[in-house]
Amino acid sequence: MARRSRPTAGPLDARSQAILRAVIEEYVVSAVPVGSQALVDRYRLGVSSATVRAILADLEAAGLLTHPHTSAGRIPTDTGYRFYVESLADTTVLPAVEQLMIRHQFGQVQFASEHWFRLAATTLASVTGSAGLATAAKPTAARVRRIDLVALQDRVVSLILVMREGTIKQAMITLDRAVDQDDLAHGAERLNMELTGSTAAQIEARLPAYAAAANAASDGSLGPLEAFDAALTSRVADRLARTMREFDAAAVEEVYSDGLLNVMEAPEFAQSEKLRRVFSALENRSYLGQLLELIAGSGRIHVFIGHENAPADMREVSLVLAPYGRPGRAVGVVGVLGPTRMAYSHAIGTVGFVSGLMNELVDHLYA
Amino acid sequence: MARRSRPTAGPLDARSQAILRAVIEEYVVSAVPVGSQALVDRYRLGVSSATVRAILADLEAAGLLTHPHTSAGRIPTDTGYRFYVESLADTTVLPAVEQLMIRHQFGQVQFASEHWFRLAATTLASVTGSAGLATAAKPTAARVRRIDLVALQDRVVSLILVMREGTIKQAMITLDRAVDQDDLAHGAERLNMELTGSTAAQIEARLPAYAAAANAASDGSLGPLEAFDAALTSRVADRLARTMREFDAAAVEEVYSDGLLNVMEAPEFAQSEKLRRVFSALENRSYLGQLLELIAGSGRIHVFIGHENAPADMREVSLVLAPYGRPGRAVGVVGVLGPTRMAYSHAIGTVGFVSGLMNELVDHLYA
DNA sequence: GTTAGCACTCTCCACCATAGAGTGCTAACA
DNA sequence: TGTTAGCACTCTATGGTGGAGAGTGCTAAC
Repeated sequence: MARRSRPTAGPLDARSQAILRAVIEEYVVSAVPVGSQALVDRYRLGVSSATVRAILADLEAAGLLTHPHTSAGRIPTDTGYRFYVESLADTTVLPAVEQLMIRHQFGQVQFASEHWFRLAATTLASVTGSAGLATAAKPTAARVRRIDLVALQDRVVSLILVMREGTIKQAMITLDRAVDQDDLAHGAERLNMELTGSTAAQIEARLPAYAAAANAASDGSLGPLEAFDAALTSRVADRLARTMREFDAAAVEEVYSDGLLNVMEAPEFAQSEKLRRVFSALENRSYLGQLLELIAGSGRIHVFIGHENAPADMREVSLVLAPYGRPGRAVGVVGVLGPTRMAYSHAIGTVGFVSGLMNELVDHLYA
Repeated sequence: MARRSRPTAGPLDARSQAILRAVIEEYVVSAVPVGSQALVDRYRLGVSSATVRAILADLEAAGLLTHPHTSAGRIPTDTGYRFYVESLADTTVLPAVEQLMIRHQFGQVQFASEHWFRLAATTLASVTGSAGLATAAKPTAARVRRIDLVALQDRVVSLILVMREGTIKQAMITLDRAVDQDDLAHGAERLNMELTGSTAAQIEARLPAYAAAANAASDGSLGPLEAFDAALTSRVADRLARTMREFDAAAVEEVYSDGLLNVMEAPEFAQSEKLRRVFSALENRSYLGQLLELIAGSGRIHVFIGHENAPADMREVSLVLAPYGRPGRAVGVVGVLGPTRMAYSHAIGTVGFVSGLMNELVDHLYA
């Protein structure tokens, strides 16, 4: 067997690559193990099925393909997909028709709502036929733009924090004493003057001063009104620092997803046990969060194929993820999740295009 | 057959009820059709399996039980469950131990965050072993508490609307001209003076006046600064009215859920086709929204069993839902979703208890 | 190096037989 | 008149068998 004697670790010759590619592309659409005869029938390979069989055996020896059982055709391994993504996948530019379609969908809501990321997830799901994922653009180190205090009840106050990038956070504060809205407005105004533009660290640096003022005031050296004002300010500043610190620490606020049913309908998940695993994978927000954090600053598209994912639930799915936004300012992530038998080329093209669109939106909005 | 001769439409005698109840409670825990022998073995019925068989046949004739096939035991029909819920279910008060457990969970986050409804969904899921559902308390007719305008970019403004009940909404406004934060603060202050406490309808009533002022100003009778201010005010008021109108119109802002995997693990959904249907049922937020709106004002617990649900996807699941909050002020809904083979008595008790807790929280916060 | 031919392996499906569960009916009983 | 033991019957679930079909790997010829 001459073919067998070729060093399996060596680079693949063009014909082997063509056949690997054919197997993958055939399997991606058919979801059925592909045999040598099917390949010669459907692709212009110029060789007989026997030759193809020999090459398939080599590709299997190289770990790029595998066999469900002796008398079945070949299916790609995760390594095979990886090789395909690295070396064989077609141009990753999305066809103009699809670009137009996506742009059209985005045009509908442009500036009408703050929910582009949801739209991005929906669009990715419908265009790729997998599950679409997206996170909101999250500031790297949030800065205060504006603080509001609203009395919900005598002693319960809602702190509303608008960050420079437009994100809003709300927190509850319970006080020792009743306050009215005027007191709150006054306190908020003072804090706005002093803290606008500050980061969590900068606010934290000022906390001791606020606390000291509150203590001094409570000594009775000031009137009761001033004392209460100082105490309120200290209390709010404290909560504010904590809220911003928490916000900064959270890698990803929330992962929006759409089209999970697309993935669940894939034939590889016909058995309910696998289906359940996929579902819990889709719900595995903490792992997704980790990945998103990992790639957020990278500026390029990342592909995670099957067992390349650490959690067991994720071993049968692949992820194509791309960051968007302005590194150092605000970044988010968009992507798709599907079976390892995924149309990688198209998915990469789509994710790339959508992340580009999201870049435009972020630039336009937070210029 | 003496038993056969009893009018099937008549009220059930005590023994028949006891047996129906035994069948349901047995089936709920075993998920396996229950036969006459199993009943006499496990319940003190004081009669032989032959007698039980005769009664089971009657209950089947009455439409309360059914048969998967000739040689299988009985399973309850949706009608049977309905009868059980109406007449047979045990006291719907939750055991003190479970009450304590739930209170403990709620104690952890009290007032620490605005996310009780998520906690409610999680708690319901873990206590009942079904999927937990919850919506945030939503004001019936929202009123403005405070308006803020924040410049995101030269001509893009973020409108932040805090409603009397603490809910926050954000909307984007694109202007014809650049504004700075001072202009915006000025405009916002004016609108706050005029519109605080207003409902959507009241703001809508004032829109023509704002528009007229803007038109008059653009005639040149005022300086360019005043003209721009009037135009800005009109524009913002318009957007404000629309945002509040949309908020009022939405029956339910969002349905939070947890523990979907609990439901998907139920043996009745072992076939992947059913599993997929259940999943899409869980995702069917529009139907859930409808139901929630339906029961929001009712003040009592509602149970929807299997085919009582209109959408086909929902025919194999049951819902136990309860409203919470203050009718006419702010209301939300909590509940569970599970297979029709659900421990109704326990589910009703749990949902009732959690809705009571949510009432306390709402009362305490929005007194 | 390529190919035709062929034996071989394994899945898939239909078919069958059997064991077991649970019913409905009948006849006897209190 | 209601209850019960006994029994025939039905249907499912399980496991084994056998053939059709798909696809491989190997061999020998080109």
